[in-house]
Parts: sequence; structure tokens; C-alpha cells
Amino acid sequence: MSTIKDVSKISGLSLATISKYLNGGNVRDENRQRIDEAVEALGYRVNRNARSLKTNRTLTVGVVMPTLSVPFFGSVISSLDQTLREAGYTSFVCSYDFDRDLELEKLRVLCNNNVDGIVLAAQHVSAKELNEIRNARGSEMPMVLVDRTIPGFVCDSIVIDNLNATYGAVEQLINAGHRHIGIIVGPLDISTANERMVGYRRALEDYGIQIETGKNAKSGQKEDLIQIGRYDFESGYRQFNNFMDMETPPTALCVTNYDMTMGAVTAAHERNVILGKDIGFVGFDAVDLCRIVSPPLSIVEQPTQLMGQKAAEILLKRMAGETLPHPQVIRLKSYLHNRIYQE
Amino acid sequence: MSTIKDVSKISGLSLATISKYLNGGNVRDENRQRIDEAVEALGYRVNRNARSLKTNRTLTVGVVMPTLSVPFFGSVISSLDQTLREAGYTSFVCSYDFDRDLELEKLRVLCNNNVDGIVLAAQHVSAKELNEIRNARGSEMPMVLVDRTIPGFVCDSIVIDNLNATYGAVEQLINAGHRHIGIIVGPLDISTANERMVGYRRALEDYGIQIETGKNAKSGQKEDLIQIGRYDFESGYRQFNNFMDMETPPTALCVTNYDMTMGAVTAAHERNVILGKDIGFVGFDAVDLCRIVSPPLSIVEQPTQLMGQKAAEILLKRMAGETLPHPQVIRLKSYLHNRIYQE
DNA sequence: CAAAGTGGACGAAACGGTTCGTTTATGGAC
DNA sequence: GTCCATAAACGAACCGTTTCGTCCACTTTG
Repeated sequence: MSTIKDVSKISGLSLATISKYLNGGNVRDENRQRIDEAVEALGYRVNRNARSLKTNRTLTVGVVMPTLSVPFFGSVISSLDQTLREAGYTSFVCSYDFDRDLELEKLRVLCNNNVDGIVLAAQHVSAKELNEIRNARGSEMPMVLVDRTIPGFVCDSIVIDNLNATYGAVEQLINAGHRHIGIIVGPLDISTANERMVGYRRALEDYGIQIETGKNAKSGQKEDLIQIGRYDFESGYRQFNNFMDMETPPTALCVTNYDMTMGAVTAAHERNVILGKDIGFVGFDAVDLCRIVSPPLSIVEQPTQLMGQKAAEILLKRMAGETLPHPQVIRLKSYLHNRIYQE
Repeated sequence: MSTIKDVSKISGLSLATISKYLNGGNVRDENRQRIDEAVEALGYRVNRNARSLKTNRTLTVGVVMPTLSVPFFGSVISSLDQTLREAGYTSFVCSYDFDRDLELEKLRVLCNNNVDGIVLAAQHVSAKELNEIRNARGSEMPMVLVDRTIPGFVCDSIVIDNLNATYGAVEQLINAGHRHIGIIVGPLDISTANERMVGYRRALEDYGIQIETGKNAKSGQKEDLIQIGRYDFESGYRQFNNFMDMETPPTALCVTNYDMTMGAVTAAHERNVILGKDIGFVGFDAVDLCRIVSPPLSIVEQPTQLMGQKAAEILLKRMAGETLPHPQVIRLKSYLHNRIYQE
């Protein structure tokens, strides 16, 4: 592999001059040509490790996500990457597959690999650990949280107005006449899950509806109209069935992420429950899905593109050294595709 | 940020000794303790750039995919990452979003960032360009193609037996009595699309069925029973409608990837065509989906996990310097979920 | 007890760039 | 032709590691 020294030898110019030119500096026309020729002849490419060692910059950002198998994150990543790329940065993506240890490991590895910034959809990691990671290098590593935040961790974040998202969804169900409404939320240690639950609660409160508890017809044990799943397909599937097995099942249901919506829709299908007709329904994220099933479903759509873009923009500012008043929290609005069932 | 020199100063040992210990070498018990203490006290972490500069290794592999928004690739990546991680490597994922320029750029950036190996699902890039990229550094960069191959590019590859996948799918439709069978394939410059088309052709041949051409009822122009889409939702949606608008529409349909299957299912739904009943149908990849719709769909499932794992295994061997007889091509079998419609 | 053998510690030279401070070349003004 | 201002080229130090060859201290052996 040829180095800048080879270029120097062939062109007859000093290292410093070559380096300067390669980094956008001015050289005489004649020399520019000689360098270009030498670079071409050798197939020279700068060694980014060497450069980074000296400059402490890599023009690289790390993106850490809980999974790469759902369109939601794929879409966020796509726009994130685009915005960063336009500014000259490359993004490297890792998934921690919902695993706690992996989440920490990926973050550490990224820091060690000297990325210039990190975008993180956090789940298990604690504020303490994050602070540690953020300050592992001398200076504070620029970091932006997306979608999910960590309580106590002060950091720029781009999130959805989850509270109002479920508030709106539940409100719609109430307006359609429902009074006995169930919700399937995610693990409450994930900020989005918690906020979505609060939105549900508040809507019922505001409309003076008590959150009732039902009783499981099979097991006989009391069960809440708030069911906690794990944000995966099986949770949606199982909890939907739980609801239907209650003594007095809810007349409407709100399901609060992509996979669980898929699971609930599947379960409904298998039980011959027609969503939107036999039972009121609002799902999350599965925008494609709601075109497929009949009648079409009401769905909360999150502005994934915007999320990625905003995250990138803030991160770019931080990496450029701008000192914004610290915790920049951007709360984006979701959009409720409201489809009312009619015979 | 503290360096190995600081550790040396505090512990009173030489750089060489510290480095040796940190890389698994033997030191006296007493010294091991002193180093551990110093490392702990300083919060020292090795600088991977410096290390890589010296060793020419990064323990890192680059993964380049056409998109991160479909479960198929997400699943491949997940198992890929796991296998690599167990061997001490970290994987960084990029998507080129189906874009030609981006595909090249991502590959180049990865090479420049000195990854130790590359896993690529290739689309637009040519054999010539790939060879150039692979040899841009002194030695040949270990590389494994997954899912898609490039004609003329000699390289280890993990692919699906696409030909037999569609062959089997079409065969099933024939056995169910269909003789007028359509197929929606992807862009023919993608190897999988081409192979899947050939499988379709061969099945018809083997059963002595001529590939007929229909005529579009609206436009009046002749149209083939082989429709070429772009592997996206809209293609599936549009081409399905094209088929239905033909003078004599096919009585059965094979749709050859995830997004197009989603599109076709959606279109069918909107036209009130019941797949499996009104028209024979085999889709691809959308395993979740086939549980949701009614009647359940026949679907070709690809062994994504195995694909990722095999790719990782071969890449690991290459990175370890093993010289296998060159083009290792592993062709995995897909699985046909065969669901026959009955009243 | 001397010689040989052994395991660990050490110095110093890389790896491939960037950059600071300095020297050299260019060219315009007088 | 001399002087000075400015622009470009240069040398050398440095970034944080690894590693090779050498050296030292301690055991073992005859």
C-alpha cells in the first residue's frame, strides 16, 4: 500500500506540501498537477487511521439501535445517514438486538473506535453508565438520543410526543362512543412505553372515565385494562387474546408499537374478530398494514424521516463545537390516521 | 485522554511491558497488579486508531446492504453480527438505499477506514469496480457476497437457491391445476431476480406449459406473464393490477420478494380478489403476513439466520488468512410454506 | 561455582499521516 | 537593482501504539 511518502518521492515535493494540498490547501498549479499524477499513478489513498491518530477526528458517527428488523428504525437511520453524509460524515450502524450487555458493548466499542459522535436509541443503559461512556475520552462525546430517552441523563434528544399520541388515539375511541378501552404498552422502563401509557391514562381522566379492571375468564384473576408487553409480535398476540378472554372485554383497544400491532392484528384475525367493526382499534407505525386489512385500521404514524434529520442536525452542531444551551429536547408530533368504520 | 505512557509513568514500567500485558502477554504477578491499578486509576483505554495504524488490523468488518428497512436484511445482519462478535469482531453496517453511487461510496469509505473484511449484498456495482475496491489496499480485502452476486466477480458468496425456490413455488401452482401462471420478478440486473425468473421458466418448460402472453385490456398492448418490478411495494401493487387488467388474467401468481408481496397483497385486497381462492398465489419472505391474511398464503421463506452465519464463518476464515480454494459459493435452500386453499 | 538457559523488561524505531514555525521563492513598488 | 510583502514549500516533531532485538536477573545443571 502506497503512502504519502511515496507520493512525495515521485512528485519531488515535501510531505507537508502534499498533505496540505490533500486537505484543500493551496499549491502552485504546476505542483498540483505533479501531485495529482503521482496519486493517480500510485493509486494512493489516505490512511484514515493515521489521519485520525493525529487529528483526533474520524468524520464518522456511530448509530446504535435496538434492532434493524423493523421499518421504524430503518427509516430513521436512512434519513439520519443522508443528512450526515451531506455534511461529510459517514455513519456506522450497530444493533444491540434488545440485549442489555450488547447495548453497553456497542457503545463502548464505538467510543474506542473514535467516532466523532453517537446517535442512540437507548433502552437498558443507565444514566450513570451513559455519563461514563460519554466522558470516557477527555472531552465530552457528542451524543443525541432518538426515540427513547433515559431518565436522569441530560442529553439532546429527538423524541415523539408520545403522550399526546396515545391521548389522541384514545380520545378518538372515546368520541366513537367507547368507554371500556384497553391498551397494550411496552416495557415501562422504555420511556416511550411509559409516556404512551400516561397519555392513555390522562385521556380517560379528562373524559371522566374510570380505568376499570376486568377479570380473566379462564384464570379468574383480576386484570388491568393496561397490559404490558415487550414490544414484540408475541406480546401483541398474547395480550390481545388476554383481553378477549376477560369477563367483560374492552370494546376498543390501542396497541402501541409496530410489532405488537402486527401481533394483535394476527390474533384478531385468528379469532375472527374484525378490528374496527367488532372492536375499536388504533395501532402504531404499521402504515403499510392498514392498507392491507379490511376495514382499514386507524394507525398512529411517527415522523421517522424528520426524526433522523433533526437528530443529525443537532449532532452536527455539537460536533462542530457549537455550545447550545444544553439539553436540546425536540418533541415531534405524530400523525393519527383516523379511519372510522362505516358499514 | 490518558495514554499508555501515563500508565507507564504511574506504574513505573516500560511501554513495551504494558503493551505486552494489554495484549495478553506474560508479566510478573507484581507488575500485573501495578498495571491493573494504573489502568483503573486513569480510566485508560487503548486507542484503536493508534493500534490499527501499527498492526494494520481493526477487528472490524463492514456490512453493506441495499436497505435497512426490510426484515430480510435485518435478520441476516443480526446473525452475521452475532457470529462475528463471538470471534472478537465488531460489525459496522451501512445501507446504500438502493443507490448506485452510494453503494460505491460506502464500499470505498469502509476500505479506507481499514475494516478487516466486507460483507456485501451487491446490486449496481460492476465486477471491475469490485475488483478495484478489493485490491485498493496492498493485499486482497476479504469479502463475502450475500444474497446477491455479481456476474464475473469471483468471490465467496452465500446465496439462496433461487432457481429452485421459484421452481418449487410454480410447481406447486401447477400441481394445483393452474396452467396460466404469472410472475412478478425484480430488476433483472439483480442476480436473485434473474434466477427466480429462470426457475419459473424452467418449471413451466418441464411441465410442458408454454409461457403465454396476454393482452392488456386497457392499453391493448401485448404483455408478458413475466412482469418486471423494482422489488418495492409499488411494483407489487402496480404489476398485480396489470395482471388483473389483462384480457385473460393469470389464474395464479408468484411474487418474488417481501415488498412486492406486500404490494400485491394490498392490491388484491383493494380489488376484492381473495388470494389462494380467487387466484393461486405464492409470495416471498413475508412470513408474518401469511398468518394475518385469510386464507393463509403460501410463502417462500429464506433461511436468513443461516445466511448470516455462513457468511460470517467464511469471512472469518478469510480474515484469518486461510486459503480456501477460491470461489466458495454456498447455496442455501429456501423453504416453501405450502398452504392449500380449501373451502 | 561457572556456564548455560530462560522468562521478563526495556529502548527505540517504526506505522502514516498533520502541523507549527521557519525558510525560500515570487513579484510588485520604488 | 534593492527592498519588502506575501505566498508557497519545507523539516521536524508528534499522535499512541506495537514489536524487534537486546539486556538483565534468576534458575538450573553438571
